[in-house]
Amino acid sequence: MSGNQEQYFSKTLEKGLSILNLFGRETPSRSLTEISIITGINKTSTYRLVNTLIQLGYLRKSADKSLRLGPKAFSMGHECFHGFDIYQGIKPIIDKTFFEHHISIDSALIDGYKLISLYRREMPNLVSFHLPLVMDELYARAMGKIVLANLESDDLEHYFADLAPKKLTPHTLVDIDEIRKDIRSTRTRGYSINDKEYMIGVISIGAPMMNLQTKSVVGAVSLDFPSKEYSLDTIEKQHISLLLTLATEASHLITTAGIRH
Amino acid sequence: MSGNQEQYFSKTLEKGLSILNLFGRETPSRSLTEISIITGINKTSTYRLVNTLIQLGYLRKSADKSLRLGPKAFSMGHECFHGFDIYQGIKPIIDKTFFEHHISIDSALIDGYKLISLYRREMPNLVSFHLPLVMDELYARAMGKIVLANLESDDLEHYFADLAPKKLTPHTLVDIDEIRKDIRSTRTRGYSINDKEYMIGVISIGAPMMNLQTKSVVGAVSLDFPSKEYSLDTIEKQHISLLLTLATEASHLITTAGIRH
DNA sequence: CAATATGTTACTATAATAGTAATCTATATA
DNA sequence: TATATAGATTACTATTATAGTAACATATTG
Repeated sequence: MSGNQEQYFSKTLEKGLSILNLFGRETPSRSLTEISIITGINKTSTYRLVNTLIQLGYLRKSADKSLRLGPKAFSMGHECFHGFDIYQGIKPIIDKTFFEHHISIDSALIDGYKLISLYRREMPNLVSFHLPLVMDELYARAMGKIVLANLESDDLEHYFADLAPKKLTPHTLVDIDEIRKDIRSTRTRGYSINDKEYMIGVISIGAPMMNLQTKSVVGAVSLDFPSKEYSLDTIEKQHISLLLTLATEASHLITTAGIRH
Repeated sequence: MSGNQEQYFSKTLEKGLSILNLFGRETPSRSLTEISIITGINKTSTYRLVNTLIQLGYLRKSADKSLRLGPKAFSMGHECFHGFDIYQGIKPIIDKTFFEHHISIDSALIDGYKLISLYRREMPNLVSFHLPLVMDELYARAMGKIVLANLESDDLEHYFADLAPKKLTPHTLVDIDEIRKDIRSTRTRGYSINDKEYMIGVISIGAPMMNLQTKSVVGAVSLDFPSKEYSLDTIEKQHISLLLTLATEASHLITTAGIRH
């Protein structure tokens, strides 16, 4: 087995983490068999790994044997979240812009074909605009669109392969060809526009967070406006340069940190 | 190896997770050797596990080879935090009390000899009272005191064994005997008092979150008051029953969920 | 240019895991 | 009440992954 690259990769750890990753807000509870089937790990090994996670406090078992996250997962989650230096780094950048311009700002990182909310500041005029922390529906969001527009064509095709768009508002694009067209114009435009496509009262513009060395997109920032007070026209005239400045700052942070997709 | 209990425990997974747990807000960056020494895992195995975590995106390596948390750790942290059902369960309980009584409320879970902030609501009058999310200094906090008061005597001794109290305010107890005495009276009293011992302008009272079946303490809740507006006397006369009600509700939640320490 | 510290790779004995299959346990069904 | 079914747990080994030693490589420092 000499020169084997896989010698320095632990499959067991990979499996254990993949099990832990099956738990989250949308699926707080799972059964052993379920885990075994989803991960493709055979039942005994699944049992061993789950049992380990239970003993360490990452999972816990109810009376009916269903599994849930344990306190240790909660505290580790805490630390992994707040110990992530990009989060700590983008906070002051967004705070500064927020206090200077009084605009709602959002930022997110790519994880697979989802966006993970990184840090956000909201103006009170954007009432009840509580976005999910893990975002699907990239096609209907400013941050999602600009990410899609900057993806490698292979990745983009893979995204479209099993896409089933939902009509979230009357303005949501659900026709695949229309979405493709929108992505193309987003790419040439350099920033994305979400005109009430995700939520009725909200217009957003988005720009990419790029790793400037690898030229790959790793996330996005967006500015969000209440459509009652702002027209898309005004926004494009007055706020694009601010958006792009913010995106550039964030990209520098990302690049220095060496985050890649 | 028949009948071996340890057959269904994965040491590799334990080690991998212990490495991931070395990263957090206080120590965002570590070296390979450092990790190997702290965990007691030999260098090659550490290398293998770290390499695995890097490939999976949980860690990343800077140009100078120092290691930091990666985007995958951030997103998993997100999910582990928000997918924790106790967090989701205590939110409405605390929110309700907060809106009805207009008092700052905090809750936390035990992790080792630290408290992990679970959920909190703050009144604007408690300005700049931004508590840490992971709390040491149990001896100087209302939630810490009531947890200590409910610990098994072995655990409590273990806590005192390497305790080096810091004088955080002029009122902080730093003499071990005084702290022991305070813990004893807290135990008989049934709730804890923190009279400007952690922060100058803040008085808090705390009650335990208990697993009512195992009779073990798993966390605490506290009510926090600005000392300018409230005297300890008033607080004890008017808010203790609210505190205890809240703690009971939280304890039921914990017990139903089967959280144990 | 040594000297030192740290990270990476090669090699193999040993210990851990994977996988099969049997057994147990709870719940539903006849 | 017995029986069927699904899911969880345990027993048992062949196989394979990991631990550990030690050599090698690559900065970093004086």
